[in-house]
Amino acid sequence: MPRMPSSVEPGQIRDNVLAAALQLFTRRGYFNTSVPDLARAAGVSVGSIYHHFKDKEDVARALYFSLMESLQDKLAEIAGQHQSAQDRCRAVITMLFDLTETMRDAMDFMLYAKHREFLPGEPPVCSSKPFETMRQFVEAGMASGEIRRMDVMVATSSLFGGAIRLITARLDNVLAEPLPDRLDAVWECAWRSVAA
Amino acid sequence: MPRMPSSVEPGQIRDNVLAAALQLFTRRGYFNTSVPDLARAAGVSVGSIYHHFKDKEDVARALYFSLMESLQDKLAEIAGQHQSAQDRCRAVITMLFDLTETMRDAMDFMLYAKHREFLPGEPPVCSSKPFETMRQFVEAGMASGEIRRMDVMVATSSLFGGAIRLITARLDNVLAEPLPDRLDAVWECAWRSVAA
DNA sequence: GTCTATATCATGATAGAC
DNA sequence: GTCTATCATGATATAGAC
Repeated sequence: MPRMPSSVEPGQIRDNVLAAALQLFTRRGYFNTSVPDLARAAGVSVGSIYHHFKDKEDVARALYFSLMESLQDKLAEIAGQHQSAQDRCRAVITMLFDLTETMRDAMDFMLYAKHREFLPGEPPVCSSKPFETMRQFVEAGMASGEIRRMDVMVATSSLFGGAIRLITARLDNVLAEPLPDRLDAVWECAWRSVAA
Repeated sequence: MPRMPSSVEPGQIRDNVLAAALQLFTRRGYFNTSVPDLARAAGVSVGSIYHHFKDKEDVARALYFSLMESLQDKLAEIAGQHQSAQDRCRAVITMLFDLTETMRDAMDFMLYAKHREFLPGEPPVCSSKPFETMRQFVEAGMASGEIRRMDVMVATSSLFGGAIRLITARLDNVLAEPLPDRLDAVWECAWRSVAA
């Protein structure tokens, strides 16, 4: 049989597979995506995928870590640019809203996928590094007196829960308008809920 | 081969299968649960399941509708017992918290499952009847002046988003204490976020 | 209506040529 | 390192006895 050489640059294969996985896993779901599906979408062969990744689960894990890391980078940047809890938390919601519009699949995979079902052993999203950082923003705000004293989980859930709910509504196409259009209204609610 | 008669009452089979599905779908996930798994857990045969349900997806759909209906009943009861938006919405959160503690699997399946992946064609949870009712509570509160005027989706997300976030944290075992212990704190945040 | 046994099919993963 | 071809497994769904 004639060999069908890949049109993909060698070093790019990993990234191509991850990009294809992001699309397919979010649109069809992890279990509705086969490895041949992945190979076709990435423009590479099945064998190549298994050369670069241990198995299908390993693709999902690499994707998960990659996205979480880039989210964590954005949060670190916010921590550097803003000092008050109020400014930091508003920047977080702004960033999440923008990210949802510009990288919808990434947001879907991070916030909305049931990782427990295909990444057993991974800690749940809400105990991941980014969520931990968001909690720290809130804790700092309590220490400085900006935020009322209360259980940290309650405060963090209240401050970001509304925005996250709206993001999932947007991902489900229930909300027609871009999220940034709702930023001011959402932020006013969010901050009122915990402000000192 | 000797026949292994079921120890299950004939009329009970449907309910047993649904109960088994609720457990297995939430604990292992829909795609990690096979029909033989379901049969074993329900104490019936594979053939019986296919006699009562069209296919595995049909089991999930029946379960989904059954749970949504019972949730909707509880919301209707709340609507009858309380008049003000404030009382109604607080009762909703109280009910959701109690339900999470007493029927953890049901809550997990309703709020946390990715139905789109195994029930294609079903509208997303946030456009289901119960969520619609919650939005109506909020709209009524705006009409009566209890809740500030704003986009209804924003208000509903803000009012219930914190509680829902905390529920998912609890379902992920990230929150150790029972949710009702946090009810007062959560409600204060929730109501402040939208109160007129 | 309920069961057991089985056909059919798709998937994850591997072998081995190049 | 990348490919094609194939294996082995396990799932869904059905057939047919009782």
